Amino acid sequence: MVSLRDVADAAGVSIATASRALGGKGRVSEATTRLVRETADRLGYQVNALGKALREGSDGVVGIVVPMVSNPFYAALVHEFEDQLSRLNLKLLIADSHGELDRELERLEALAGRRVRGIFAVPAYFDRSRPAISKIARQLPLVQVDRRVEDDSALAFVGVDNADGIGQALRHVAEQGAGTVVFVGADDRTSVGRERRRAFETVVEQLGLAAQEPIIDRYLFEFGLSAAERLRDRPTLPDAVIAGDDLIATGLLAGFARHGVSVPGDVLITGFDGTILADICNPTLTTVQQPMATIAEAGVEELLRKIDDTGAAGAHVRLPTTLRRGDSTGARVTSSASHSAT
Amino acid sequence: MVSLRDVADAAGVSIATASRALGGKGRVSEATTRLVRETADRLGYQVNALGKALREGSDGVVGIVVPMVSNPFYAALVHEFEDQLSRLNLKLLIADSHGELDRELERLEALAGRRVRGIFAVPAYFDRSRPAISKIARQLPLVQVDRRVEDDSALAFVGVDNADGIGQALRHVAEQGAGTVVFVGADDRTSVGRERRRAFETVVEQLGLAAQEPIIDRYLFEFGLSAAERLRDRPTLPDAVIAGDDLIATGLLAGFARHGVSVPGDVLITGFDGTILADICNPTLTTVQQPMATIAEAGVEELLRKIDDTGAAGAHVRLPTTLRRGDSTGARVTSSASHSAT
DNA sequence: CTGAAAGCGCTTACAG
DNA sequence: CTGAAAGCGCTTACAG
Repeated sequence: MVSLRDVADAAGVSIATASRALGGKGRVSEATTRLVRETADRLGYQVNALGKALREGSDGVVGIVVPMVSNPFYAALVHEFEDQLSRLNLKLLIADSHGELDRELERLEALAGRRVRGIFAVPAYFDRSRPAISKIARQLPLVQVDRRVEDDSALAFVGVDNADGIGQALRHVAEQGAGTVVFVGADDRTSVGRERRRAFETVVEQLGLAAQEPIIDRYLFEFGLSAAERLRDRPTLPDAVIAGDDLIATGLLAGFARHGVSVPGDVLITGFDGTILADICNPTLTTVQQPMATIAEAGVEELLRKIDDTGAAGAHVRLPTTLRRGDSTGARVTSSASHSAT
Repeated sequence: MVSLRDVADAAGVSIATASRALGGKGRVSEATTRLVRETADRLGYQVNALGKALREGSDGVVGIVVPMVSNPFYAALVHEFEDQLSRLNLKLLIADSHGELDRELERLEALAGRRVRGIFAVPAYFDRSRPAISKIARQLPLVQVDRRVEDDSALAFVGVDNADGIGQALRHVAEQGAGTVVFVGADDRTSVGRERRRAFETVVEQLGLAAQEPIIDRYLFEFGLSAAERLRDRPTLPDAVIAGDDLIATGLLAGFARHGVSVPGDVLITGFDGTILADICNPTLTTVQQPMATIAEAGVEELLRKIDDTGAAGAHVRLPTTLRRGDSTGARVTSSASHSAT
């Protein structure tokens, strides 16, 4: 490929002048500038970002490590981050940890090794990810997103107020007349799993609701599907189920549909995240909406702050969620006549 | 950060020996190797990928430009690519063109500028993306994925046999008893839009089906929603609607549900892609399944071939689709008694 | 305004 | 087996 050397030679100037003319920095006569730029265009020159980065210490790349891009929530989040960063002329290097510890460490090190300007990370584990996250954070600017690790007061974090989100969902179903509720969510391996689960217990108590034994596993559609079955097999169905995320909620919806349990006729369901899935399922899903764009905005802002001032303390940003109403918590009348004749 | 220089100094060897010891290349005594490695570990040395890349001409990064990561199909595809590439120790730099021409060019140039080893691109336009794609393909290995540009015999391409996929969907609904069908898909701006639309016309003729006026726009859930309305307003509903992708299909499903049109009771629906959405909607969606993992595999293989042999001709790989049956084309009996009493 | 030179961090012939 | 040196492509003090 054509290098700066080629352009300089073709234009008959030094490589230093060529660099300055192209970069628009330093004093260069208008004539030379024009000449160099024309030559560069003619030769199809494109600056080698690698050389530039080596010289400058870093290129305009930022990394993000998510547990699973194919989860619609992370897909949407990555999309928003890409969008925010592109405005700052920054590129996004994306890595997928598959929610696995060793893969996560490997990805983080790869990113650090290429001296990205900073890293956004959604930790795979609340406890076991801590060493890796801390180690990398010591090397370069890092902001935790959505999930965090334990004892992270020194680390930056941007996410939502999960406790309040679960509270919104619970208060909503209570208003809809639910008295007995159940939590179907993820385990304690992630901060988000913990926070939502604990919040459920706390708020249930506050509101004086009755809670059935929770069903706990991972954030997967398939889990929701099987959870619906287990719920159906119980002596009595709860009035409402609060799902840990939209994937589980839509799984529950699909599972109930297969077994002739009507939603919201027989049971109400709420999700969490506010992904496109909530519109696609039938009935549409009432869900706790995360402000994806705002999360990305705040995340980028935090990272920029860390980049500017390496010693900056790690701020913890908790954004508010909003309840997005769907039909899954509609009036408790049967919508599908075939299941329970009115 | 600690550099190779630091490690060499601390170990009391030359930088060349340190490099060889760490890289495992060239003859180095076992003792020195151990010494250097221990020193590197102790100092927390991590090779600077930038310096290495500059020296070697490229680092292990491959780029991918998709129209929209948040589309579940592309999210899944990106996930598969990341997976395939990670086995080869390659990283994935992801860029989002938003389906816009200038953004696409900008992203492609950014990727080329940082001398990625190669690029996977899903062109935004069939015709207008051609100059950009061709230009970049002249600079480095490029493989078109899912969509292609016109006159691309010199460019590599990996995607599915869209014509056959639409054929599978049409034959299926015909078997289910559909006589009148309609296509609700995307416009001709993308190759995929063209191929699926044309195939629909061809196969309808072959099978002797009657086709209503198609409804054409973009691959969006919202479009499916509004298309359902337009369909309902027609004097007669078709027996089946063949959607251009899962997003449109689930939009149609949601739209019909809102207006009390029963699927598959009143009309059958098929999607295209085989995303997670097909399981999430209710009824579940019959869709033309794309072999995502195989596409990624074949794509990587093509790119590797191009990397090895720059002059290699651009192979066009068309993978087969399979019909994934859901309830949206189930027996044409009414599933929901409230809509049309049996 | 312009050029020669140094140096970012690394790897790999080239000598020894 | 090991080291000195060149060079990947670039930018930026430093002179002039």
